[in-house]
Amino acid sequence: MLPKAYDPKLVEEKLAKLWQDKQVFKSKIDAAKKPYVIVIPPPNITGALHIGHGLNNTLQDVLIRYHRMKGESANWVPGLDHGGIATQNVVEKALAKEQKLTRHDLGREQFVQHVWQWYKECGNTIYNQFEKMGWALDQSNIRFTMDEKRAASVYESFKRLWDKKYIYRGKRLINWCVRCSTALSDAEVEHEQRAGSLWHLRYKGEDGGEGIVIATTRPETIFADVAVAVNPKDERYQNLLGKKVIIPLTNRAIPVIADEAVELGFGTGALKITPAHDAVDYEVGKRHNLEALSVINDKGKMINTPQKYLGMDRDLAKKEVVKDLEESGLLVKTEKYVNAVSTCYRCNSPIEPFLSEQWFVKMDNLAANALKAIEDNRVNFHPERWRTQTTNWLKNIQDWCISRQIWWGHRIPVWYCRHCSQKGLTFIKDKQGNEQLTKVSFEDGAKPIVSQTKPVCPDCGGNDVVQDPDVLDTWFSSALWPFSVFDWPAQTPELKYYYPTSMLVTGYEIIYLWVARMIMMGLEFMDDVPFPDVFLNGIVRDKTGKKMSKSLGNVVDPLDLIKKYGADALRFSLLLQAAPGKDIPYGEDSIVGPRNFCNKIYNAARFIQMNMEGFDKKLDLPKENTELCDKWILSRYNKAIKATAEAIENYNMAAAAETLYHFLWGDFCDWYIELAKPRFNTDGKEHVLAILVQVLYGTLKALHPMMPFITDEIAMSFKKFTSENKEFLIEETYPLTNAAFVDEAALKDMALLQGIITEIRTIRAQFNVPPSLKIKTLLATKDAWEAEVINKHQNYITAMAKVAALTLATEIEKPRQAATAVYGNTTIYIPLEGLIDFDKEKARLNKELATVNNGIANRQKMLGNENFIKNAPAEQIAKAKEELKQMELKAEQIKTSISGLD
RNA sequence: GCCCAGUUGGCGCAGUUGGUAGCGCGUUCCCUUGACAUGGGAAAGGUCACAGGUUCAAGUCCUGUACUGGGCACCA
Repeated sequence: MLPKAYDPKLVEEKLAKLWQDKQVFKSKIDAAKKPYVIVIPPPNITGALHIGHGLNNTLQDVLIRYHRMKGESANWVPGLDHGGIATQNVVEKALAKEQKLTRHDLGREQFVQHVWQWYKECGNTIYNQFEKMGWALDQSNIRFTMDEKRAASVYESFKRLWDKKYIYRGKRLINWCVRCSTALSDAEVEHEQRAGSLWHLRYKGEDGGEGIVIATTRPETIFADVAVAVNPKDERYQNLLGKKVIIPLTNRAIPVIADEAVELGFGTGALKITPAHDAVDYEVGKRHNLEALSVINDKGKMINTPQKYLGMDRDLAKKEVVKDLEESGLLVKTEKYVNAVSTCYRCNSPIEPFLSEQWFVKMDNLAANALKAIEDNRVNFHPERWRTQTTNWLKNIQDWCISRQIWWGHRIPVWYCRHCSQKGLTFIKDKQGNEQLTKVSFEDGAKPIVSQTKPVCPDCGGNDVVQDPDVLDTWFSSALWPFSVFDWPAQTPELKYYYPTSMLVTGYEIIYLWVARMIMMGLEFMDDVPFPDVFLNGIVRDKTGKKMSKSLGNVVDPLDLIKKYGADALRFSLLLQAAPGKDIPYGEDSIVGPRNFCNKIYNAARFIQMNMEGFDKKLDLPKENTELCDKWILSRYNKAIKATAEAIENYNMAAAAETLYHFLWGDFCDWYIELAKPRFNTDGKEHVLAILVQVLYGTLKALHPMMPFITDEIAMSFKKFTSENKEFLIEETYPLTNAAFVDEAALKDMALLQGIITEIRTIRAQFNVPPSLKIKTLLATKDAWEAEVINKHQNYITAMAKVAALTLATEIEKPRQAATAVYGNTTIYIPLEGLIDFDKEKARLNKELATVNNGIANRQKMLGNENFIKNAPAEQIAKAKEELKQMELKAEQIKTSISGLD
């Protein structure tokens, strides 16, 4: 005998292994089949996967398994991302904690080796999670953004962009993260409101006059000021234009200039211009041909300042400068102020606008092509609203800063001859005593040689060349992912067959970082969009709607949940909440219902098998069905399957999951199995078993993309009763719906019986009639159809409502001491001698009468409105008339019942 | 400042083309009936944020307001 409760642990472990061993997830090129391809958003190797990955990949898995069962050649391409800065940060942290070492202690080469080691461990953790989640990823064929073939893709794309002059090196004010010590692209910068101060500082006139008062949030940068700007229309300062003022705490004089960028109403109307440390100021500086002075270096330390502040951290310097300003009497006022701070998306520390030479990709042409593709509907977004978000971003795009001053990543494939580029190269000795190229300046004469491997200098023929120290933005390799996974630039059969992919499933938070760039690169290198559809999923938040984060301590670990509830339950809990485009508030209580659902399925299957002892032959679906509930369940089944498939194709996984949940639990278990029980003792046993088996099996198939483990496990034990010859459900065909099985009359008849049964149960509950007590019930109806249906299926009512004796007639005089209910045109009397409480019954009936009267008044009002008669569609009018008739009848019956109580 | 989304029973959410509302959890009551107490049966609970408008009819369409969340923007 099987255990009473379903235990997912053994089943899931067994199947996960079996699926991999038998390579059921392997995709084969098959010219006869339509390819269905999804490339996984490769998780960063920064640690174990979180619940957000759980959602994103489960959605993909549903689509992959569904399309595979639809007969397509489904290929879900697995892979991992090296995750540049994020990974380097994680590894550095671990290194510091475990060995008290910095990356500089190891040196570049050793550090990179160390990260490769980390990749092996972390990668295995992630692969293990892929398996535990039941994702149909072919583990034998995993890509990594840093492996050899992907490196070839990166080089090729760099080279082509370079040859087209799309890649260039330029000196710009870029986003610099002091903590990560690297440049970032605009897309990697986040903005948040932070409380700070606005300091009003007096810059005295060079002539000894009062000068001007400026307002700033960054007093530590005054030493880099090169001007004070005012709006040209500002009448207050006309007399100062062209004059010079002295920077406080120094004796350097700077001019007062006029520029439109200065807003009249803000602060004092005077703005200090610091081109090297502020983006607006940089533009103003360019317009006025001003020098850009730097006073903060790449480590966030002060440089080029008065002696006192040299080497200070920027935050300390701010405090010190404010203090000194106060003492000097030049601090006029300190205002509380909330300003927008740019922060690093990886470490959340404030971004420093920093003037430096970096590598960029020219974006105008790339973006224009992507924009056109999206506007031409060659790429579609689900939900649709992300389309305009993306096109707006593309329209306002800035060139992409692709160089990162970190060690982990694809090294920029550019080399310099130490001889010919001498002046542009800066070397320092690292801790190991090796000379390392740290800075490259094209302005100072460095000459690039683009090459994947160490080249010979084309100018002098020498081979004393060094590679650019920077690595590429991790998103650069990600942007190539939809074709690099098929080994582009090699023209592989896979590339031909699987590109463009069918669908991208990802979170909306990386549309700009990733999705838009894949579209650009796909168009550029493959001359086609990488995918026609983008399915954006929401963020999994905690139960109160907050973003999950380690520091808040509100993260839920998928592995914990799997251990406790099983992977199927975890998957289903996410899918049930995955309404299109919605964030998901997730707590442990989300998974309890799905876990119970697994148990319900398991027990339904167990029950059916208990009644199949002795059977070992195929039980095909009966062609002829005369029994109402058989016709009914087949109708419900076909409708449910159809609705599920439609929901999946509309990316509404919540609707798909809910449909099957209610069909299986409600229709199948609560009604059909219950009605089947008495039939096990009759000649109809084989017939009903066949329907039970076939409907259950079909539902398992439909459910398989969402809950792969339990469905496969149960299906295996039913296989011998079916004509299926495949070992696993994923290899079988998604259940076909057959409209011929949808019998509207059966649905209508069954609804009547269910309604009457529910009314009887309600009365039983109301008067606390114990289930063990079978009661007498009288039904009266003048409706010929109702009478016929009831008469024919009295056994449904007696079984489901625990009725002992059922009397049916066109008219029945209300028995004494009976409770009454009305369903349709049928009046239900239940004699409850000694059990009935007249006041309670009267109150109940009055309440019901009120509801019906309300409905009557409503319909009368509608039908009395001549505009309604004139404008409403005929079917609506007929519906209202019919409802009115029914309700009036019902009201009469209830009134009769009430008067009978007196 | 601009743009987008949301505001539906205690909580979390659905609601397709307009025909007066559903689900899960929770709550209350009854039930260990021979698949399942991770269960069965039943009940209570909502003027669909607010104000206008269109319409015979609005949770559903339009306008405005408020609040919440998100994105974008050079406000020092």
